[in-house]
Amino acid sequence: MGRKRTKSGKIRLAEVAELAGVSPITASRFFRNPEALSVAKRTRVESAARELGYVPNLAARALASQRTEVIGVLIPSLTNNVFSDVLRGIYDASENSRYSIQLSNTRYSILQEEKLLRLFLAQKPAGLIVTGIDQTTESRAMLEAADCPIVQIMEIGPNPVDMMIGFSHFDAARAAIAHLFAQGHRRIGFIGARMDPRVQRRLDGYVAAMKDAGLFDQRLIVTTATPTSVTLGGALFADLLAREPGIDSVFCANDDLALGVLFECRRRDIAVPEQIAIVGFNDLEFMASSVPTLTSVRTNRYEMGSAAAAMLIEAIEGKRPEEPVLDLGFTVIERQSSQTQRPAAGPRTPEWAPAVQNDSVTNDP
Amino acid sequence: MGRKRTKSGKIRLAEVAELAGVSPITASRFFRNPEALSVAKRTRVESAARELGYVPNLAARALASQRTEVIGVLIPSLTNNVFSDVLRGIYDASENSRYSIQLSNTRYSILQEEKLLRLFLAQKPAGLIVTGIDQTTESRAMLEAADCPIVQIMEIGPNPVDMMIGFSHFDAARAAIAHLFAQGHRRIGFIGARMDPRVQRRLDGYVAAMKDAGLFDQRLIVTTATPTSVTLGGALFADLLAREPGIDSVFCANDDLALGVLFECRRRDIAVPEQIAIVGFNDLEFMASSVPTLTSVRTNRYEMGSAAAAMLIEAIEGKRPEEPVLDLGFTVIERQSSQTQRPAAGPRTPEWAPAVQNDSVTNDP
DNA sequence: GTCGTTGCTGGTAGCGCTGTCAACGATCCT
DNA sequence: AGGATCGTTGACAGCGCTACCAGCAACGAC
Repeated sequence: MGRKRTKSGKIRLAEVAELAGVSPITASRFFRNPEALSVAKRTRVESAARELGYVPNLAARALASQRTEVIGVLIPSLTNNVFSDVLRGIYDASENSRYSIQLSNTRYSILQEEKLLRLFLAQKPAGLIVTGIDQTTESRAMLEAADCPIVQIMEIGPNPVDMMIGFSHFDAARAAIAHLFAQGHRRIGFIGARMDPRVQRRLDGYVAAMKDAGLFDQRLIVTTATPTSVTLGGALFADLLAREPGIDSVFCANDDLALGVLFECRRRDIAVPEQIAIVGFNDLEFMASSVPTLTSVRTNRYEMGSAAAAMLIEAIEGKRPEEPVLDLGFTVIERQSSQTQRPAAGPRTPEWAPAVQNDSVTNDP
Repeated sequence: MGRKRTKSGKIRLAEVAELAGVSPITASRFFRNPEALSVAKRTRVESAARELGYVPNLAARALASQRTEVIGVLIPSLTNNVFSDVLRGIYDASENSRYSIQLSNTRYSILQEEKLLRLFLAQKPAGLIVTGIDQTTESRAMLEAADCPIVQIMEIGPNPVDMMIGFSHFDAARAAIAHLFAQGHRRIGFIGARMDPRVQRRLDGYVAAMKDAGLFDQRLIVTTATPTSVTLGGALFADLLAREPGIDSVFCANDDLALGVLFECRRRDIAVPEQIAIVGFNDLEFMASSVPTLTSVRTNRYEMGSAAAAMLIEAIEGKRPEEPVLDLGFTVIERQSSQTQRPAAGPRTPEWAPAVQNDSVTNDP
């Protein structure tokens, strides 16, 4: 065919328009807003585009329209299983849209986040997904000034920049502790790693629950800034045990730590749950098949990602959600690692007096 | 200041050039190839850019230069831990370059891969990272016709499209089996999930090793197309055991399966390694802290990603590597789950006759 | 019959940057 | 001294697309 082309052999919009017998601008409209065309031209352009194998040039589109079709995503870690689930949700939900995902890793640094945010915003993204609610003042200002929709994910809190999807880590931790209370546990240890804001809020939830029960003891808490791992779980548990041999259970800020604790118990011949109960957080897949199976707090990570992307895309296209804050909740999945032998039969007094060494203000139940 | 700007208030290259007292093209060169400028102009442009807070418009650059600074990455899964490590390597290595990563998930479908490849190539990426060596004929043709560097990752094989970084899954599996042989095991089961090409080649390695030893038996192999999980490991092992109660060890095509097998052994009170030895694949973090610790084949996933990105960027910038194929190797990490009590003391005959039911050609050791 | 109004279409004029090529002076070599 | 070479700089002309606005026909209201 004698149709003229760029030297690179690429098919341009002009070629499609020519073949369809319309003006380039009409062809352009076909790709952006087909409803605006008459049915006749629509089908003509469509078949011309298919025949030529036309693929729009996104750079030209971005330049001419002064906006991109890129959704920026800022997450703190690529290693953490939690974020791979979230990411999968984001990618799945954006897959059949016109938007592409631009991912960046803040490595749990809010300064790095600020830097990346500046970079992203300069390219005028169509939308932004950021992790958490703890941005720097500067970041916060940039986000508020941004002229694109923004979703904060992973947790919910007051004053959303725009939209927000997550759950309360505080409440989730509290619920986990309530479950341990219900199972008769009193001397509950806490182990946490990395101590990013969300882990910190889980700790806060634990502290609140323990204080409410008059069982708070600072010495039950072992944390580190080190990134989490199964091995670390074992090590932290060893530390906790060395300091407080009298604990009857451990709440782990995530499942890797919980698995590490389970292995450490096995190593020391500590019976789970008879001597020590274990509760994790996130409910990763392996929690259901370990021996004993491990209790955990299920979080809706995939949904968090997919809902965030879906909501963002809707907002980009002008259909803002009724309610900008979406609480995806959590569920305490009770498994063997925290089930005492005695069947739960309503509230009852523990069979042994908790060895409370509590020097803080509490409201006894 | 009375400097003219776009309505959006954005600073353009022209403004920077004006302030620096040079032509726009000189300013442009400053950002792409500073060495080409005289020191005087270089510093003038630099300070002008800083003063105005200039950020280049990538869309305009892409349109004018007919190429992008995007590295396309095609991976088969976002869930698999293996790929999150590879991805981390890729992102880390590209972080301080001018290139940005565009990620897409093929979901282990080579047809989906082909579709995505077409999409990517249409945008003229600066480079491409694709997973594996099993592309469709069409994909292969597109890759070969692409005018950008390409790295195939995760495994090595004959006929690289361009560059290649990985290791031999076949050899790695073979080495794992050799280790089990050395520990006195003979009746070695294989369990595998998903059965993507790389898992298939691990199976091939297992088969070759078993045949070489005259120990091959089809009934020792249990596989499924289902995606891998810890739970699945337990289930597959249960199947294997039901069919072949006489096995003395299991080689798992990945670590999740191995962990599942370990838990299933615990559930059934099977002593590991005394009754059943377990070997996994990839050496994920938890393998070193389970009880017993789990033997695995360590693969250099992070390095695979970072080396691929680094090599690709070098190639984009014209510095092609001497050797286009890089074998990152593997290491069998011998841990408790496969160590027999008797210390390894050179080659020795097994203490019991292997129940070989072998109908294939073999070369006995 | 005139004047909107609506629905569709096209022309013009860039978006901000870089490829290409030419020009220039300075330096080097024969 | 003349020419060649190098390093540095700038003018010009788009890259492929879309915003903006104008035009046109068809229709209905008054």
